[in-house]
Amino acid sequence: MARPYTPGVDRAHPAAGSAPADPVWSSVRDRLHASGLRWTPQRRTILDVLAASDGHVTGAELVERCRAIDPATTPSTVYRTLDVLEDLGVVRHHHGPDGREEFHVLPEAEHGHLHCRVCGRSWEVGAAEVEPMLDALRRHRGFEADISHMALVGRCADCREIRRG
Amino acid sequence: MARPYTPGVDRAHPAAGSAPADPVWSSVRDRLHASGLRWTPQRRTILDVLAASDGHVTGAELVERCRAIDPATTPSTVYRTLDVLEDLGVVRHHHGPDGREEFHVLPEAEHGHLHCRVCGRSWEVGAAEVEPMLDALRRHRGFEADISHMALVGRCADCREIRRG
DNA sequence: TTAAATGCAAAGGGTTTGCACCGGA
DNA sequence: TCCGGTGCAAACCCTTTGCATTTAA
Repeated sequence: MARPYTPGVDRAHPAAGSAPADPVWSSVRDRLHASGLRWTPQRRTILDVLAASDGHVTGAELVERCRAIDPATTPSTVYRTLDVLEDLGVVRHHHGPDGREEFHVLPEAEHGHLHCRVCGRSWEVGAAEVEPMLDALRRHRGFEADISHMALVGRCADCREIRRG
Repeated sequence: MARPYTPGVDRAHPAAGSAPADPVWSSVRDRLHASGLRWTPQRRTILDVLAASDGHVTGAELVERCRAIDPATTPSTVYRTLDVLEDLGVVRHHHGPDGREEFHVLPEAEHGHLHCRVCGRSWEVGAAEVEPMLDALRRHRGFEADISHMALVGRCADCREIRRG
């Protein structure tokens, strides 16, 4: 049952946005300041890593990758910063198939996730693709689902193919 | 950020099925035997609790509730049994909004879950309600999503109303 | 009889917390 | 200067594992 799993995403539609020229964090710094909070080297490291991770990392991984840049990084700082960033609306998290928190910087477009139970790969799903369902939930129940937190587990095309073959 | 949360479900359509007359576990016992596995008092307790929990409990809660019946219950037995039951297809788990495993006995009809981020309540969503989306995912990507593992987080009708008011 | 299941106790992994010190603004 | 952040270390919680013992079949 212990299924090997590492986050990371095969972007559904490759060149969706491409990296912005200006540093990801410049606006974040401003937002922090606007809230009376501070811009620190540690926070910069964390944001750099988040941005470089194609936006998908578990908390533990984030700690590890930050350590690669700054060996002095500590978990508490990372997790506390993630809390702050989430409050600011800069990042979001959902729970991977193994239940661990998985973070991503808020993308241009909101998206959910598909996780293949068999091969462990994952994909993004655009809002458009799930909008009909979200709409139905909204209409029938008044429930406003949060796409960014959505993670569907199942079997991907390849793995379904293999079992079939 | 630490959000108070206790699983438990407001069934969407109240009297959907009503409890079966025969003990939930009689067929399970047979299935265990059929696989060369054993029917034990502990397993019976666990199944009774699962069935009495409206089918939704975290692992930790299950342990606790089993202890109420049999104080000698140990976590290892509970978790190991859950693994077995999941392999047998008797129970399923998904991850609640806080990432903990949440188990339910496989219902007559597969269903997913809605969790309100604000009030913490949750609801079941029938397959029908999400079928259009699943269908779209299947067609566009070949991805077969597992409804039983689906848990959408968002804001329920009541809580949206409050914020609005 | 004998493999499966249990109980115990300890480890494990990710995440959180308390507290003294540090350092952006 | 001063409050927000950091680092450390320990605590926490849920879950898993190893191993000797029990027990269903």
